[in-house]
Parts: sequence; structure tokens; C-alpha cells
Amino acid sequence: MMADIFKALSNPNRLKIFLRLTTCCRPGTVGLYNSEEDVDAMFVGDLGRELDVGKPTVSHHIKELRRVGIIRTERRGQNIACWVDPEIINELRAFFISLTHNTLLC
Amino acid sequence: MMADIFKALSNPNRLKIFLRLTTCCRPGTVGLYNSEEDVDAMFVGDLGRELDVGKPTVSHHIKELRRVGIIRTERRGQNIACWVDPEIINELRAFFISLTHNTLLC
DNA sequence: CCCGATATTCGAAAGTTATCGAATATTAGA
DNA sequence: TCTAATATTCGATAACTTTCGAATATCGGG
Repeated sequence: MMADIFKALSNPNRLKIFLRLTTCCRPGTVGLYNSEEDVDAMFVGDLGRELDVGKPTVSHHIKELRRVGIIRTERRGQNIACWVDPEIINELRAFFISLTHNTLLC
Repeated sequence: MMADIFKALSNPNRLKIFLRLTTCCRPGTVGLYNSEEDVDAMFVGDLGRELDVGKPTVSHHIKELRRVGIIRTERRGQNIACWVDPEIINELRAFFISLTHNTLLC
């Protein structure tokens, strides 16, 4: 299950999507967090424009990220909004912290 | 580069090797850390016996983990000793902690 | 109820990965 | 130097992944 999460993050384009989403969205909400619009603008189409790949490919990657629980999506009119599940970052953080604490590594 | 590390950890057998090594070795050293022997016993062959795969496959996975900097190896007589590079865990921990701090996620 | 915009599904091509058996290399010890 | 133990490399194959274009679906607005 942790291996699935790592697999999802192992593709450069999926990792970019993930990182992009971590820097644009309020917890539990969606979208760009810029000065003007303030919220609600990070859709699948936007992500696709930033990556140099076709729409079907973006769709595939979004689906994979959602399958393993990294992101969540929701239709908003013609668009599909995306955001990172805040809980997954806690889990990943806890995973590596526990490695530090429960083993002989420092 | 981070994607390469995730890729290395995305294979269930490689993840098992990684986790096994985090729970058996002193930092920077090698080996089982049990009550009797106390140190020096986790070799490629031991790892292979715990996984249900052939020796060439174990060798391949060890090589891949080493390629991306997750583990280090050293010959000790007939065996090749393996241990996790302590620094990589710090990096991974820092990566996910920085996601928590530098973004709007909590 | 059609049209344009957005996104997904389908089918296929190209590349990558996991795995194995056989062969080879390296080492320790007799 | 011969042998047994340990590990890697080689060559092959099956399975999986990434990506695309074409087709399809879904939605909002006129």
C-alpha cells in the first residue's frame, strides 16, 4: 500500500502534478491561491497546460493519483477540480519519521 | 531525482529490503542487531532468503537501491554487506516536512 | 436541443521492469 | 589449486507503463 503511493509519485509528471497541487490549494479545498482570484482555479486542464503532455495522459495520471488516495477530485461545472488529500502528507511524514525513531538510524 | 528514489521504493520487494535494513543495522554499519551476534550479519543472501525471489532478482534490486543512493554495500569475505544510507532518510523526512510547512496544507 | 469546452475512455505503439535459469566471477578454506 | 559458498551478469520473456490520437461523455449557455 505504501509501495503504491511511492509508485504514484515515481513518475516525473505525476510528481509535478502532486507538487503543483501542494503549493496551490487550501487544505480540503481546491484551486489556485493567487492574489486576484483567491481560490478555485486548479483544474485538470490547468495542470495539463503546465506539463508537456496530452489530455489523455493527464487524465490517466490524475486517475492514478486518485486511485492510491493522494489526491481528490470533484466536478465543478465543465471542469474537474483537484486537490491533495492533506491526510496523505501526514502519513508519509509519519512513515519516514517512524523510520528514524523506531530503528537504529539517526 | 526524488522521483527516482520513489521509483526504487515502489517495488514491493525493494521496499521490503529497505524496511528490513532500517530495522537491523546501526547507522553507517552493517548487519543484524540481535541479542547474540550483536552485529554484522545482513548480507545479500540473507535478504534473498526472506523474500520469495531468486538470487539474480535480489541482486538486481540491491543494485537499483544502490544506484539511487538508498543503500550502500561493501564486500565482506564471500558476502556483500548492505545498509541504508542514513542521510537518505533525513532527506525523505525533510521533503515531506517541507511540504507541510511551505504550503497551505496542514 | 444543439454547440463549444472540458475531460475520460479506448485501442495501440513504444519503452521499461521484474523475473528466471544458465553462465560467470569472487572469495575462503582445505 | 581445487572446491564450495556467495553474488553478479547475461539473455530471454512476460507483464506493465507511458503516451498518443480518435472517439465518447458531460456540462453550460444560447
